[in-house]
Amino acid sequence: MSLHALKLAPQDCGDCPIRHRAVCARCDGPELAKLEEMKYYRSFEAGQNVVWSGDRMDFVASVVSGIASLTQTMEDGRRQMVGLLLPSDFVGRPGRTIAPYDVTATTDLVMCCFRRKPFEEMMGSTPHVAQRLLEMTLDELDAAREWMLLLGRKTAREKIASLLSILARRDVGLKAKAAKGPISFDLPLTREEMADYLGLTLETVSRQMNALKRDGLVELEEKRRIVVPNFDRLANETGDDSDGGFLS
Amino acid sequence: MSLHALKLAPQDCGDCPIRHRAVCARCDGPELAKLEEMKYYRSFEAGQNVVWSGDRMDFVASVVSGIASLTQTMEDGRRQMVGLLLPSDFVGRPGRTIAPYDVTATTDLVMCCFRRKPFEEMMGSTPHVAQRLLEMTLDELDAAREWMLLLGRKTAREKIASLLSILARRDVGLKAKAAKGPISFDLPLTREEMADYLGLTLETVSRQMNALKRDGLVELEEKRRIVVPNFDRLANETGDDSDGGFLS
DNA sequence: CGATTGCCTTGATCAGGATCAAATGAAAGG
DNA sequence: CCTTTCATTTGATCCTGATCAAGGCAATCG
Repeated sequence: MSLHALKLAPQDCGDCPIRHRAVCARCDGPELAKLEEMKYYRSFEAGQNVVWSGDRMDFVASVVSGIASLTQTMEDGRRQMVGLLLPSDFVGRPGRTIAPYDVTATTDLVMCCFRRKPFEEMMGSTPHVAQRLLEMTLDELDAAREWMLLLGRKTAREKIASLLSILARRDVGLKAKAAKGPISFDLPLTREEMADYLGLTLETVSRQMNALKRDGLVELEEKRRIVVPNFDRLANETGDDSDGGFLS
Repeated sequence: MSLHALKLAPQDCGDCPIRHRAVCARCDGPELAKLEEMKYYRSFEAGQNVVWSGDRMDFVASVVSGIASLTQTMEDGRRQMVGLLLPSDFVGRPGRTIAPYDVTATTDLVMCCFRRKPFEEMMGSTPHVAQRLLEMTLDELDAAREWMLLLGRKTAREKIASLLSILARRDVGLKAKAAKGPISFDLPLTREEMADYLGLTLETVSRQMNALKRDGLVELEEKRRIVVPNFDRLANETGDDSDGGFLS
């Protein structure tokens, strides 16, 4: 089961320019009008910080384009990524003013923001939004739990294979898991970010990437350009059940 | 920051016999009456399975007493606990019929159940419940992310210290972190369950428990009876920030 | 009462990743 | 063009926690 790919499926608004519609269960109606009025955009460039853990955070937002990551850091510098936000994902929680982790733009990033207070009020009066948000949060919780299995029990090789599967599946169009041809995509993460995602060191990530390459499971043309010739064969290395997960 | 303890705080109904009030933002009103009519209880004894991953699950429930655990298992038997449910915690998700992980009674357990369909309908008409559920889910997500940091980056010793801190803090009454005296409590988990929680083997758990004992951070009188003479000293071993976390 | 079972401890050894260190390569800038 | 910088690779070594294997200790049961 993928960590993030599935989240997009139910409400993905495709080319719709108003990606924040993802927060609304229906892409029209009066609540959308209210959201329209409230929204404003913020852009960040790759590497830039959005908020620090402990900062006051007076807005909630959804990702329009690019990738953001949530990370937790220990005093001595050990770091663990705890969330990877793709377009249409949501950050920030109603009812909490202090950010519990760092939010960073991993690639160039555009977010669609709403000030928290009015957003909360709107939520109170429009049950659709609260319900949609609940759904999204439950999906994220499931993803987090899958991730916990990865962190706690998988080998380095399985971790890498899992991450690559997730990214490959996402790039191929979500449910087209029947896609039999080769899949190619650009890695949006550095080796270090991959390491933070997987609970490894960057050296181990590098070594295992090359091991997968040696074994013919992926091709690495340009360090960040990945080709997966046979998705199922890669998926076999993840340690996950073969079926690929199920929902609803 | 504790993983589970904090979840109880905002809505803990104390001695209230109707613990499932935790799902309702207000412990009265018409929605409670509806919940009252719908509820039914189920009991399990320690070790008994509640649902298997992949099973159809036609109910949602909240824990009345005892402890339940959520675990994920790989084909080869590697297991990772991904949730520990304490009284007033909620299981099951509206809109999903298939259980994504095993639910097991860790101790004797009583759950207050609601059939899923009517519960969902009720949720649609009573925004309070949806909102309360959203809050609880967000708390659980935060807990899961803290847990990810533990699994991905902490040493065995830090992991054990973290778990014991969580349990100690819970038993002492949640926010009474100023409790300066010794704290004592019964471990609700076997060494193996602790290992599954922490992403370790039971041998390592055993060794590190005894290491903490040797270092005077905990006393082990009866294998399952823990005394923490100085909570702050234990908390220093967790690798977490000293302050103990913050909310809202 | 001895035998069984479940849970925990302890010891010896091994190995998967971490760590430390250096080299490579590519892109950006002066 | 040379230098700098950043991401990545590669190598050598170390160490934490896993693995394999006994043994201890209560509680339960025949």
